This record gives sequence, structure tokens and C-alpha cells, in this order.
Amino acid sequence: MKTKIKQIVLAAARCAFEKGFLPSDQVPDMEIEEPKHDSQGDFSSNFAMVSAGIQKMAPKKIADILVSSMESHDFIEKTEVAGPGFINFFLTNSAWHPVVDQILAQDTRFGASDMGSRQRVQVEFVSANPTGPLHVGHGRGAAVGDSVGNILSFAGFDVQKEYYINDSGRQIRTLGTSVWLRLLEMAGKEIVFPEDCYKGEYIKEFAQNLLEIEGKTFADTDEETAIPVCAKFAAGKILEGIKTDLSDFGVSFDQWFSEQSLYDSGRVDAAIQKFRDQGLIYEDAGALWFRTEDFGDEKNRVVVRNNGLTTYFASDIAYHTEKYERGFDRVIDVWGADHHGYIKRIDAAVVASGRKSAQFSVILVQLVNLLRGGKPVQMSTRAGQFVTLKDIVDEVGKDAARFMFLSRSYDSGLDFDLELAKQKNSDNPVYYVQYVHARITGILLKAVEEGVIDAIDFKKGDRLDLLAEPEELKLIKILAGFGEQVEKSAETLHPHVIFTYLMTLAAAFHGYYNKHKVITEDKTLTRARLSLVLAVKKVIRNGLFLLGVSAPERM
RNA sequence: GCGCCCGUAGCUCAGCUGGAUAGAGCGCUGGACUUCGAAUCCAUAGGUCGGGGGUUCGAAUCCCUCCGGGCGCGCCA
Repeated sequence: MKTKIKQIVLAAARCAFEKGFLPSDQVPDMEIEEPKHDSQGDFSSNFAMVSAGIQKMAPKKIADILVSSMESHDFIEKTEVAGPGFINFFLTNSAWHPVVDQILAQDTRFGASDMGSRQRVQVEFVSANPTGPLHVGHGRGAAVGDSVGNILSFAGFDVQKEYYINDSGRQIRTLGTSVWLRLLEMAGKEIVFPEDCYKGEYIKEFAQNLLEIEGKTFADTDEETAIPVCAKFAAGKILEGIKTDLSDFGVSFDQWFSEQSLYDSGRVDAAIQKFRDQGLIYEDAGALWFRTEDFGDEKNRVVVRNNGLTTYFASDIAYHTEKYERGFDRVIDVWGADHHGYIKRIDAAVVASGRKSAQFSVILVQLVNLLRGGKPVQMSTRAGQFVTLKDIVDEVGKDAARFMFLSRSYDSGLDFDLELAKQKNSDNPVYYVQYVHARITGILLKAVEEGVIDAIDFKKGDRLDLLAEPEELKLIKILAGFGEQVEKSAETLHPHVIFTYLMTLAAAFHGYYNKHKVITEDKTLTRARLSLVLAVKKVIRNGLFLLGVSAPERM
């Protein structure tokens, strides 16, 4: 619809120029936008204002000329010049009605777009170390990453969701040590439990399990043999738990990628060697450094320490160059905000490997502030006391948790109140939106019962021309805008755009519902309205799907 | 000190690739269920868009600066 309006404006401008009313045929960047107020029409163009400089005329005058040069169209009720020089378009009701048919016909694909033109995009998210269960922060990252993936996919990108398993390095070793010490403790030996070891109860469980599996003599194994065994066992168990928790949270991955595999396949060494040959990695004070400064970082970064051990950065370089070799046009990493200092160095590695900076983006998710009834929940990772993602899903449910995580822009910190997320009332936005879906299902069921329609789902509207109430037109206009919101959400990588849209649509529906009865004595009108509410139901479902939230038929 | 994010109604936040009269939820006050699901709706009140400069026909939106809050600045991960 917007493109149609744009063409009309452009045609009018050309026509006015040819007739000599406008001195220039230059066309600046102009926009067709939707005004905030109904009195300003359905669409407006700022052509006159942005052309004022080129045409050397007052915006209002240009607007008047354009309006008088415009051909009439049957779907345009009237055009007006208003404010500083806006041209406002008022559409006829019948211009909007076909939207309902489109929704019913396109069904689960309504709102989908081909803006991505099947470009291959990888979204990597969560990627928590398998050293403990996922916590609230991971939950937000998981919700964001999964949803961004869904949205990009819906917008026509070829998306792969990936989890990077940090199953190598010192943390894993520490995990092994932690389990080993607990195991020795259980075997009755004197131990000193170091400050930097993992203190959670789950560590003791693993020690217990291992003792049962390996037998009591395992406690006599020498440390160098035992710790890797403990580490592998614990990491495997934890990863299993992470997979389960994510699955219960409605998050699935296309691939689980092991950091260790990069070492095993020699990719880390190969990457270091390659950049060394290019002079991008050099030696200093016994360590190997990557010239990230050349790419805008504050200082160069170590990839191999003087003790011969690689840093995290080394495998990250190998990993990120490998991603593009797999054929992705674009790579998106979802990180916690506390990692923002790493963006430049990874970006440096990406650019150094011959990719464009635009092919790499990082979504930084700000921290979650967990509350219960308005009061902060005390958490301490060190002491092993924290609320896990599983705790949250168990307590408030998957849908409420995901909706809450996606309700705000990830650029802002998020207050997550467990009490609020649990409430089944209007304080809790998830039910507000889901209620629309359930309510409409109820209406459709009743209509079937009364024999007005054959089934609660159908592909074609009936007598849409009867939809003439202002609330009905408003609903249709909101429905028509879904695709645009999907594209905006995909462009900005911001899922909360969909959240906001759903809240707007839900509010419009509830308002309509309370003012007008769908099922009335007038069967024809009833069928028209049923077509409309079914369209609303489908769009609500499509939107919720993008956020990974279910659309219940009953609540 | 440097970097990233944030500052909009009493509270939590949308709006930020510049547009007309800055929105929503909660909370406050008062209303609406013999009628399709009241997990809903309607009405009223509430604002120097942190302060100050600048760019522009036009700034919550862009630039500079200051203030306030969160996070990060290792040959840790």
C-alpha cells in the first residue's frame, strides 16, 4: 500500500514538472509514513517538505501543486495538505478489506518477507560454559537469540542457530578439580577446597555419581589421571542438563559446536600460523600477539601466552574464521553485556580474515535484575547460590518467561519479577496477548455450534465489505502492518518490536470485542466479523510464534 | 581515566534510520458482566523527554558537553 502511495506521489511530481508547475524534476528521499492521528489520514508524504530546497518553493505550495496534479484513484477517499506541508491520504474502507482475505489465505506465512533473499545467517547464542546450570542471564540471551533466529528466518534469511560449547581450557579443568576434591572428601580424605573452585551442590552430586560408577577405589587414582575423567564426566552431565533446560524453554539449536574440536582438528594452530605468515600475529616477551590495534582496538591482544597456552581469543579467531568458511554471509553473536570489550577484537579477526565488518554483528544483551515481589533476589555464583533458568521456567512457565525476556529492548537492563511473571492477570502481558487467541477460538467454536460457519478455520473471508465500524477498520489497519514490523524487527535485530506490535493488536482487539458483538442475529454480518477475528487470531499466533510463545486455544 | 548501554508520566518501559498534538501497562479515582471468555473494557488525572549548547523549515530522535545509573577495561575465562 505504501509503495502504491509513493508511486502516486512520484507520478504527480512528474506530471507537475512536465506541465511547468514545478521547476525541477529531482526527487529527494521521501517517505510515506503512517500519521499518529486519525485526523491526519491513513498515510502521509513529506515530499513537499524535503523538496522545498530543490524546488525553491514553500512546502505548502509544492504540496498544493502535487495534490492538484494527482490522478484520482478509487481506493483513495481524499487527499489533504496539512501542517507544515504534509500530503495526507485518506483511503476508502474497501481499500483495506482485502487484507483480511490475504491473512486467511496466507495463514502461517502472513507477515513473512523475502527481504533476506535466502542469505545465509548464523546466529550463535547462549554458548555458556558447561561448568554449571544456565542462570537468568542465559535465559534472556536464549530468548533473544532464538527469537532473532525465528524472525530472520521469517524475513527470508536462511538461518542456522548454533551453540558454541566451551569445552576446553582452564575452566573445564577447574570443574574437574572441583568434582575430584568433593569425591576425595566423600572418600573420607582431608581436602582443602580452593576459593576458585565451583561450590554448587551439583558438584557433589557428580562426585557421588562417579563414586558409584567407578567404585570406591577410584579415589586412589592419581590426580593427573583422575581430574580429566572428572571433568569429562561433569561437563557431559552439565551439557545434558543445559540441553534439557533449553529444550524446556522452547529453544532448539541446529548445531552444537565444540571448542575442543577446533584444537583437535588443528584449526587453532592453522589460524595462528596463517595470521603469523601475514604478519598480523607477532612475538613479544615470549607471547604471541594479534595486531588488533590495526583494526581499531585499544591494544594488541595475546593469543598464545608465554607459558605456551593459548588464550580464549585464539580459539575464537579460529572459530569465527571457520564460520565464514562454512558459507555464512553473515554471523551474529549474542553476548552478555559484560563482554562488550571483546567486540572489537573479534571484529578485528573477522576483518583480518577478509570479511567485511558488516558481515559480523554482536547483539549485546544487558543484564537481568531478578526480583521477587519488587525485592532483589540475592545471588552469588561463587557460593553456588543462584536462581537457574530451570527454576524460573518451573515457577512461572515457559511462555511467561520468554514473553517477559522479550518485552523490553535488550539495550536496557531488565527487571524480571518472579511474582509478576506468575500472576495470571492484566499485570502480566503474556496472558493479555494469549487471551486474545483463546477468546477468539471461543467465539469461533460458538459460531460453529450455532451453525453460522462450518469450521473454526477457513481460508476465505465472507462479505468483508460489511466491516465498516471504526474499530474494525482500525483492527484491519494494524493487521496490515504486521509484515512491516517483522521487517523492522529483522533489520534492527530487535525482537521486542514484535512484542510491542502484539500488545497493540491485542489492545485493539479487546477494545473491539467489548464494544461490538461478533455473533449477532445478522448471519451475514456475523460471518464478516468472524472472518476478521479469525484473521486477528492468525496474526497473533504468527507473532507469538516468532517470540517462541505458544498460542493456546483455551486458557 | 577510557569504552559500551541506559536516563521519557509516581513506577516499569515503548517511541530514537529527524516530522504534525510524545504513547502503553501498572498505580490513583470513577464506571461496565441475565448477552460471543471480566485473564477484558471505558472514562479522568498525570510530562522542563536528565541539564545546557549546536545542526535543521522541523529534535525525545542527529552532533558536542556536563550530570546521574549499570557493565567492562588481565599473557583470566
